[in-house]
Amino acid sequence: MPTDTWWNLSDEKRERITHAAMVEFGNRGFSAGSLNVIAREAGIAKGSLFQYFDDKLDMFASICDATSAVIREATLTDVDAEHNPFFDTLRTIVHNWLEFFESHPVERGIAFAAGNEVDPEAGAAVRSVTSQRFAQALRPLAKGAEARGELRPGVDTDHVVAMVVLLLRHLDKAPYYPHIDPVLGLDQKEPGDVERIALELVDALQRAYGAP
Amino acid sequence: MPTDTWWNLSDEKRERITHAAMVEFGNRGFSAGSLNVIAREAGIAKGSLFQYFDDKLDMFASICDATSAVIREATLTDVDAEHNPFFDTLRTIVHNWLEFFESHPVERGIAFAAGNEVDPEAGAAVRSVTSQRFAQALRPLAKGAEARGELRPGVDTDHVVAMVVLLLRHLDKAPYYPHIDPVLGLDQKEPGDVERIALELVDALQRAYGAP
Amino acid sequence: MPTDTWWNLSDEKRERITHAAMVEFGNRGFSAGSLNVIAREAGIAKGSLFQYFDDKLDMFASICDATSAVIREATLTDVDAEHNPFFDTLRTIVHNWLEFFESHPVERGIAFAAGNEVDPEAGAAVRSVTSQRFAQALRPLAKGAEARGELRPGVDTDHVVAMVVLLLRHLDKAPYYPHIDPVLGLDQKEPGDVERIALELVDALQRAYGAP
Amino acid sequence: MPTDTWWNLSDEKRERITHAAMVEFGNRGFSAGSLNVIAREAGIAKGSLFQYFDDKLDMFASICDATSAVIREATLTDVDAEHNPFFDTLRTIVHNWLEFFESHPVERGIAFAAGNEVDPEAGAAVRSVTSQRFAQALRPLAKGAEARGELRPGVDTDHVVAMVVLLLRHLDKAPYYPHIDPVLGLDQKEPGDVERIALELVDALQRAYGAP
DNA sequence: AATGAATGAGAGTTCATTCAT
DNA sequence: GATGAATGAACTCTCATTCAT
Repeated sequence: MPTDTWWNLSDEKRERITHAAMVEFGNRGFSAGSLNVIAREAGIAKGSLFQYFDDKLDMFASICDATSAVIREATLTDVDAEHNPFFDTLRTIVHNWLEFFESHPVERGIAFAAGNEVDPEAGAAVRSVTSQRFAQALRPLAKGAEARGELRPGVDTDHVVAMVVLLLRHLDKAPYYPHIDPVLGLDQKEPGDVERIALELVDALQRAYGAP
Repeated sequence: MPTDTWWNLSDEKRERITHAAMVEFGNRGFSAGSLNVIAREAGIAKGSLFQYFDDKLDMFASICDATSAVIREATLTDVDAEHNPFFDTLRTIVHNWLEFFESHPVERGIAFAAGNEVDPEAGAAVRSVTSQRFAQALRPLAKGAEARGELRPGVDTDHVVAMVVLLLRHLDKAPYYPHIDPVLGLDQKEPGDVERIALELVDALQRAYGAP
Repeated sequence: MPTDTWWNLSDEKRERITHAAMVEFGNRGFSAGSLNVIAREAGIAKGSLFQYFDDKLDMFASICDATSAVIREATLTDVDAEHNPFFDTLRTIVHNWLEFFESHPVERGIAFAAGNEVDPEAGAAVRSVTSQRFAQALRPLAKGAEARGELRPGVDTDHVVAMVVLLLRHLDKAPYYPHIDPVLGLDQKEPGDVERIALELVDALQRAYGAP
Repeated sequence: MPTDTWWNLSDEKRERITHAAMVEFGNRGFSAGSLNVIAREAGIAKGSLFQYFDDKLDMFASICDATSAVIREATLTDVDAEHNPFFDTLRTIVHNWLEFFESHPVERGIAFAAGNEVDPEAGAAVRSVTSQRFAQALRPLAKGAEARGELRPGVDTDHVVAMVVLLLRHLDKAPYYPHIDPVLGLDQKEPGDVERIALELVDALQRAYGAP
């Protein structure tokens, strides 16, 4: 966890550091990401980083945590889930999700780095926070759908949520990194085509889990 | 590509080195994996590694390539796709897949490392080979299903394949690495439960894409 | 260029490192010179060298640059070129030159290493600075001689300077390294004899380029 | 010295190896030159090199020795020194010299590598042979000139030879490697201009040492 | 609170040389 | 005589972290 000193920094400085860290970790991942580079790009002394964070992993985890909060805020709130059918809400979320990552390359990098970190300790530390966050936001939506009879009887809502998370995770990576998706080739498609395909996948989810 | 020297090695030595590399890369990924460790564990001189591979990436890519070939062989062949309904074949594949990774922890690590490498060059190099391999094996199956009228009319077979790949990729990671799947919690389930859940997900795919 | 850190070091430390580097590069040249040795001899950690210089070449170039400045200062200034005939000034310079290198074995090594580096990049980087320095110092002297009518009419002053540079370069190597000069055998002569011969060569230059 | 095995090789093979070595040493010098590269380029096994030469230095020295013999043959013979005035012979030699190095880039590289090697052992070993060779070829010419009364009385013929060697050594480097000659800028001149300048320098030598 | 110099372990890679085949 | 696999030391360079100022 960041130190008190971190939170006492001016907003400008904190954001400068955060941005430098996001870019570096986003480009090179946790293991290969360099604190030297982050300090240089942020224009602060290398030693200062250790005034703000316990160590490199603490820094990475904090950055990922904050970023995933931003992502959830931008994509999963304001969907008015209570007054819309579940699968329509899902379409809105997918739309938001694609739009957000299309216009936020830095966050895109962090999402990639956090989701793909191989180092066991770092990967677990990061994912324990970020993945939970999306699951927790989506679960009530599925529960609501079930309560409103929008789901096929007997379906486990967790399955629905799991598939949605799987789909979203795919959609923030596949269009931007080569060879992630060798079948649909999302990395060579225009944003509009990506969205069309994504919505068709939601259609499929609806056929699979929606009430007949 | 490995050198001639590599292929001239005795089988025993080549497998010793391969195993050491798979363990190290599987545990720590490409970027953090150490050639020092590999050489030490394999019981050879560090310099010898460079008699076999051009560089670290060449080594990693070769290992991943060979491993993915093994995986495909073990899971996607002998499914007798022509004489069985597509979604039944799919169930067989999922079964094979889970069984293979349950009993092959080393290959499991490499699959994880290959799929999750963050370094752009390394990630692309590895995935361009491994991902294609599974996609190419699955595509004809979906085409056959379409030809036999087992798919819902109008469905794009590529979508089916993409979802299957997504599902398989999930199933070789989620049961073994924490926090990959925060919804279903596959990492805390017995193999039998994992298979049951996985097969239910195939059911869902069938509802989504199978002929009504 | 050296970093700020380099210039912030204490004089003692900076000179300790500089000396170690001069000795090592002087003895073994740039390519074969070892940063390990330099760090060890200077009594600092290997990694610290990279706090001071971008890389090995930067270190070598900086050392050579500084050394050539010292050499020029010690040999080409205070010759009162304006109040003395050009070829007398030349004799003074040759005298200074021989005296300097006779009493500065470390600088002698660097001059040798800088002038003889074979690596294209390193050689060019170093010589582009050091050679220019002496040429620029000598050119005005020749121009002055021409203006005062001390040169043979029609002589290109650049030719004079070129021959002087050639001669000086020879005089800082030939007496100290075997087989450089197989004709005059300067490496087996006493300093006094070397100077006598060198001054005779200046006499020859005067016959060649001086006013009749 | 090369082994008997070396001389028993077929001419074709021996020349293939020699050429590969000349290119490599010429491009990267002795220290940085790689036997790996030489063996690969020559198309022979790395270990075979040690059947032909004691070690790397022996190989380098042998190559340089042979090359300097070729150079002498091409430039210093057939000048008919006995029937021509000395300084005219010198002009012929300079012409041959420039022509040879202009048309023999590989030999040019070796001449550079041999003349500039910094490693004390290697440099001495190489230069002890090559430099002597030119000096010995030139000395009788100067002696003849002296005997014929073409030299200024009292001139030490060794001085003349030394200056000629100095000049020739300059002329095989300066036009091809940057920053060797910062005054005349020979590396940016056309061959014709280089020759013109070189002959003017011979004129100067004649004024300096020729009979009045 | 901020600095930035210092560290030493470790990284990947290259190398000349040896020697059993 | 030729091979080419094996070696281990050496290379330059990067790194996260510490700590005195």
